[in-house]
Amino acid sequence: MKISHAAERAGLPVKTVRYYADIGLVAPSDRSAAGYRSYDHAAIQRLIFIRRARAFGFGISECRELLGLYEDDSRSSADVKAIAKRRLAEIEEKQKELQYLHDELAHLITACRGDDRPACPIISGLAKPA
Amino acid sequence: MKISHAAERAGLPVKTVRYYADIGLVAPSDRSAAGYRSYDHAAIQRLIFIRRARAFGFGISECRELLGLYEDDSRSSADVKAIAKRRLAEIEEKQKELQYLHDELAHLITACRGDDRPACPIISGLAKPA
DNA sequence: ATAGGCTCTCCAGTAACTGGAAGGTCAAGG
DNA sequence: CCTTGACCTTCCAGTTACTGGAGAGCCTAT
Repeated sequence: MKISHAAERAGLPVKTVRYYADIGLVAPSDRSAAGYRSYDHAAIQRLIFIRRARAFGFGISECRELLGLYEDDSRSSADVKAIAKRRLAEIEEKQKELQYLHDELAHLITACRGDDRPACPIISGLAKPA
Repeated sequence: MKISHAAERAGLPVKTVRYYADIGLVAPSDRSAAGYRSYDHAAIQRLIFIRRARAFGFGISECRELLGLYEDDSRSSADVKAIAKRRLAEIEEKQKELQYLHDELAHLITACRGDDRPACPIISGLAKPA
């Protein structure tokens, strides 16, 4: 299967698939005589796996780690769980930050009359030292 | 005030202050004979403003826009409010995404026994096509 | 034969810095 | 006066995960 077909199956842009090949994340299963990348079923599975892991916010290096575990039939589920838990903790951290931001910004917006006068609590709120 | 002092006052790394000068976001108020950047009170206020705006997730170009409004004594608060509201909507969007991610990942983790056997719902969950 | 639609490689750019190298400046100490 | 060390300067490269484009090769159909 040529790259555009494989990319479509995996739900990824062609450029991205090529990029994954370049960085050695998912190598094509073969190359045609003309140098065209060729992807078999297993390679496409790997691409799908990566796409989903990326959607979960795993970075490329974490994907590499997970892909290794995915390919390794003798992996322990504990290894995977540890990585996933780390990620979950990061997500929760981000959620807290975002909540804080949301509340403070919403507060500023509420305090702002939004008319054509220059007085603006948002601006003065941002200018406060700490 | 020299750059390291100014950076400390503003709560930013020196490198970042220099970077902001390079991209024309916050210019130093002066240069010494030796070429050292010099920051006066107003310039430091601008740095603080930017730091806080960045912490709210405003991008550099939005910061530029806000800084323009900050400097403009005849701005309308409506302009600022519009930008802030846009940002708030983005934050809320991100919160939704993150919540979805969180739930799905948490679900996968709960389903995983986390022992030393290879069976792992996280891995198989990631390998699912769509 | 040529048109189109693929594919290839390589280069550059994105956002917002961060790190490092090579070198200039300045105040204090010996 | 010289040196040491802490600053400061510029410029270049790297980060993350791609994305866009140029220029060229390949393949199929009409």
